[in-house]
Amino acid sequence: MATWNNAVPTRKAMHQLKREALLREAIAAFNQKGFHATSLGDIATSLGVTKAALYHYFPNKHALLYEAFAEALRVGFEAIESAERAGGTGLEKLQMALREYLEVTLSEMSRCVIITEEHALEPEDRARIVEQRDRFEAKLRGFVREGIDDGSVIPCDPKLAIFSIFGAVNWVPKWFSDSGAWSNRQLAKGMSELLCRSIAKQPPAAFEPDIAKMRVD
Amino acid sequence: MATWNNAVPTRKAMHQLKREALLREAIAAFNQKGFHATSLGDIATSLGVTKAALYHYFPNKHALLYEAFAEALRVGFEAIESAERAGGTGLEKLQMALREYLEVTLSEMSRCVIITEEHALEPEDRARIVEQRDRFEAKLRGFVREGIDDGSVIPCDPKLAIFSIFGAVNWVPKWFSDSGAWSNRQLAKGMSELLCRSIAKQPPAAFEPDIAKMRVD
Amino acid sequence: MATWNNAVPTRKAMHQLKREALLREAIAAFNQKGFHATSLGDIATSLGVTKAALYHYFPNKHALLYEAFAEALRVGFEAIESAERAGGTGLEKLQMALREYLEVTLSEMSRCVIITEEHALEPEDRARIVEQRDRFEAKLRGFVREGIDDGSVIPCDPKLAIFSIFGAVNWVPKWFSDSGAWSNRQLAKGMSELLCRSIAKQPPAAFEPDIAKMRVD
Amino acid sequence: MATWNNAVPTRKAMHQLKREALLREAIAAFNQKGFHATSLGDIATSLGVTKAALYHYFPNKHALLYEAFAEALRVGFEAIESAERAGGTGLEKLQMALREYLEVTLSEMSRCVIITEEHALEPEDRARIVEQRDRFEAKLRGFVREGIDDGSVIPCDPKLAIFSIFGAVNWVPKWFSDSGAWSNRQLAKGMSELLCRSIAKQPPAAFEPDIAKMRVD
DNA sequence: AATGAATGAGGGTTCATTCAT
DNA sequence: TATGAATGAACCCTCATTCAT
Repeated sequence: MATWNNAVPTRKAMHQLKREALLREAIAAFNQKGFHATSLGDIATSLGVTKAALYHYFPNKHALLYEAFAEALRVGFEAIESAERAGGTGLEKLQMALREYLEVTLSEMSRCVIITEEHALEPEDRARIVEQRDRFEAKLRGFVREGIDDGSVIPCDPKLAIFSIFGAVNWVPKWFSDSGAWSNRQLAKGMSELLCRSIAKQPPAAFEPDIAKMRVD
Repeated sequence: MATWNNAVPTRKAMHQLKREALLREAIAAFNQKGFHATSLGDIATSLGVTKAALYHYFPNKHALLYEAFAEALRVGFEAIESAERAGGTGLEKLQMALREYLEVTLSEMSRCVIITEEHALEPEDRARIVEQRDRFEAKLRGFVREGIDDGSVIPCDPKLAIFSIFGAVNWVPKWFSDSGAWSNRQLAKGMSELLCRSIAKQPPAAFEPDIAKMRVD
Repeated sequence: MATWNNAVPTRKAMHQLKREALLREAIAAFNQKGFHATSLGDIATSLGVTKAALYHYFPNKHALLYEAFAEALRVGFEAIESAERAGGTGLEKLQMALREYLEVTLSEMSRCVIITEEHALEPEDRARIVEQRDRFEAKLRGFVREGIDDGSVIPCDPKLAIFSIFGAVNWVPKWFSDSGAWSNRQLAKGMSELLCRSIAKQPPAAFEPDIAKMRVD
Repeated sequence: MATWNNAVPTRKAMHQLKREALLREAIAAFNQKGFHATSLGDIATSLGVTKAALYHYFPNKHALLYEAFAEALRVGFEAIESAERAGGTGLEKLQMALREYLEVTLSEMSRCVIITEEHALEPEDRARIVEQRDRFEAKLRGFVREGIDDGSVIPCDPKLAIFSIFGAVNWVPKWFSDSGAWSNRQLAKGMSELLCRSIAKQPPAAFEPDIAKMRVD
């Protein structure tokens, strides 16, 4: 079954690689310019191919957006599971989930963030995504509520808290850059700490050295 | 010079009124769907006129976006001046500025938060807006720095703090609704408190009754 | 209400005129080359305007096809009513209906024939058209059945008879030309006679002078 | 030279078989949806192969259409020769030719009637096909003229007669189905009788039992 | 012989913008 | 002031065709 001693990637592998490169490129563009302002022509040119070539990997432009959302949510749910496995107070879980979500999301793969622009999805896709995203948000609100109960979080409206956090997180791709002063890991750590502090019952007296001295480009 | 006993608005006044209605409608649409996804036809239809009619009030679509940004920044600078006039610690100034910005910005007359989508601006407009926005952000970071110096804010990177806050603030129009459980005043108060708590040296032990009991629809 | 002494057509009238010209052009092209082989660009060029201009008169290409069908069927039903009003044997009614249908359909308005290519219709439009066309065919078969009963038509399968006639009729636009040797009236008369003769119990011993001497270009 | 005891078809034979299957599939699709509405992808999928595979058997899409026409005309000329060999009055020859043409053409092996859509042919192919088709029609008109002379056909314009008949014949694939109530033989017989009756000097007083009782699905 | 990849041309449609009325 | 008509550019998508494997 192995040809060329497996030195050459199979066609299937090639296909997968290209598909991923395309998706990354698309996500980056969507994040930067928005879905409607991004033309397939732009993406294709960036990849050095023709518009038509893209259709080998995705049935249409909306499918790219859908995959982007799906990917982000997949990461989100994994982050939540990690946090649940790790245990701790509600606040600790929340912080850990945020941290992992940000870290993966901003990793070199650049799988980015966008939970923005769901209005651009096709009705069916949208229904699926919204359903998942609602579940995702509900989980996070659950952590907040847990925290209120176990005393790690001050009384507040979980919805407001999560909306605020979501806004901050979704805003990251607008300013974060791989080449900036921070790595994705540093940012994920610092930011999750910062965000959680807003609702922590006993907020740390100071940030860890890392974040206290951080400088965004 | 006065005709009809001034019972009828002058042509100039009428023009101004329509212009404002148009701008509000545009801002609402941009906030909801984004600049590129909003067509002039959509806006015109909402206003009960024709696309062509809009050109009596704005030279082109980008001008609408420009005005929206300019308006938001105008409100922003006013909020900062208010805060400076009021005085207090760095943290107090920051909180007050955020509060006023949110309150005005979400008032029925001019729901406009968007500092998003600057990429959609024409190069010249963009330069002007970016310059202002940078000054705006710098002012806010200044408050943070002041706070660190006067002990009201814990040591942290002002850039990171302001980016987080900005994200949360810009996200508001995605979920805030006039008809929701909160008024714009309530939200402005609650959210500014919440956001500032993330960097406060001595965060309040509890939120004021208002926000502790708030429920977002 | 009348301006310029009604010497200039109103905008509405202009609109209607252009719309009709467009529809005629489209029908002609569809008849000649088929729906899919006809591009809106072709039609627009023929009319001396841009593709985009067409969208002032029809929402999309399929709408043109739909209108063409609808128009043809409208003519068909009118022809049937005429025939029913005129009365006579089943055969006479059939012949009269065919004659009128052909005559109007090939008139200078060139509203042509196409009952072909219904597969190109959008599902909804198609359902509506097929329903009507079925009723139309049923009416014609009804005439055949009447004829069999009243002795004007020899026993035969009405479906087969009508299918044959339909084929002959729908074929006409492929070869008929305004500039040919026959007028639309002559053709309508001759052809309806010829077609009905195939199922007439007592077919005329000879065609009227007209058709006996007809010469197609 | 014979391997496997000739139990396996030679490569050449395989090629030929596939080529024929492809042509049949193409003709069926063209008949159903028209040339332009049929994509090579459709055909390939029906055959369970890829678009690219088709190019092993035909140089391009137009060649498929050309072959379809050529095939139909070949059948047509054979039908005419049969009729001429059989002899009889002009009417009898015409009827026989039509009958054979329909019968072969609708047999399962090569359902192909299309003399429609010649506009879709490449200029050169078209010239060849049109030339042949004109000769074919001329032959049929010749039978009509013979019939007028020998008294089997009433005086009429042969062109009109043949056009009518052609239309009816070309329409058949739109409604005929293998699974319907009639076999291709029955239909060929019934329809040729029906069509010829329209110009017969002494039309049969009744159709043969077959056609009188025929019921199209 | 057959495939997947890629292309270039073209088609339908949208939209910001201009203009005569 | 407001409208309908018209345009040209851009965009998404399809498809016949070619090519390396």
